[in-house]
Amino acid sequence: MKLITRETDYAVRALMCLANNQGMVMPVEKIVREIKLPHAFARRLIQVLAREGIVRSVKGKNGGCELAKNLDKIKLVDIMAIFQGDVCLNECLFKKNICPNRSTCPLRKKIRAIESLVLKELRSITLATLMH
Amino acid sequence: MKLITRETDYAVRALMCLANNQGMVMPVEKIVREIKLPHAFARRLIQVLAREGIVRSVKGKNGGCELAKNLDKIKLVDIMAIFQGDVCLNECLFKKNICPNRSTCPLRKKIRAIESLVLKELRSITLATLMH
DNA sequence: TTTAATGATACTATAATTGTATCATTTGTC
DNA sequence: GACAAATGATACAATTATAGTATCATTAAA
Repeated sequence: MKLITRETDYAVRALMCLANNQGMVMPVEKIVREIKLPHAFARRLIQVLAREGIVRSVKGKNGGCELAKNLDKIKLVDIMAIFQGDVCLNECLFKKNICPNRSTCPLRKKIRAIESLVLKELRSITLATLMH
Repeated sequence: MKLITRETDYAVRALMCLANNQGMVMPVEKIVREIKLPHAFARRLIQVLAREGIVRSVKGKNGGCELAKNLDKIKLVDIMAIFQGDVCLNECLFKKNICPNRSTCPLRKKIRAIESLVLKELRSITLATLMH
């Protein structure tokens, strides 16, 4: 059971790497050298972050990317949303024809409560807190 | 992202069904009629619960199964462990060659803290609390 | 013009989850 | 004893999610 997937994990590490080099435009090539992860995978991942406005990218020679926002404006929960969809711990219960009494289901209520807790914690984590 | 899989979900519902009929030995056939889920899947699922000592099964005609323990002794977290393995929200970070500084990784630390929270909540949920 | 970068996107591989099927065994009942 | 109705064990198949690769187009500095 994973709260964050490897894609999110990698993305966060890449962002931390950029945070360590603020002011510089860093090519993916360099990021890959600093944090160990598959090159092609990193490429795609950074492209997504760029599309989502988390990083700003510069094309062409001497190009690369840099953080597009302040460290405290980049939330873990947003990165998770990009790569894993919304944090929703009880999605399976929403599928049709499974739960005959969805609105009153006690199991679902409990999971929901836990979900709220987790979300509250996740929302407090930003790149800034991760860089301490 | 799922905290509990459908298998766990089904299992819990089946157990709640048994809880509603305590004292009776219920065949899987009957459980399936009460809660909507695939018959063959239910069969296997109950077999696992029997093997794990959560339910007691009776073979032969008029056989079936019943809860093997008190409602407050059957914990959600144990059912999860049976079908999903231990609750561990940061397993992906433990894979080799991903994190160069595993012991100090701030992301992992945060996830760990959330994991503790979730575990604490999960441990408090038993069949008894689910039946209110 | 060349080179080093990103953009877009399609594809493959692997693993986990979900679901099915079959044959053997047990036990109550006629 | 034969039959019927149940579980036990277990192998298999289908589907979905995750992880990872590859390719071609575009951009911009040197």
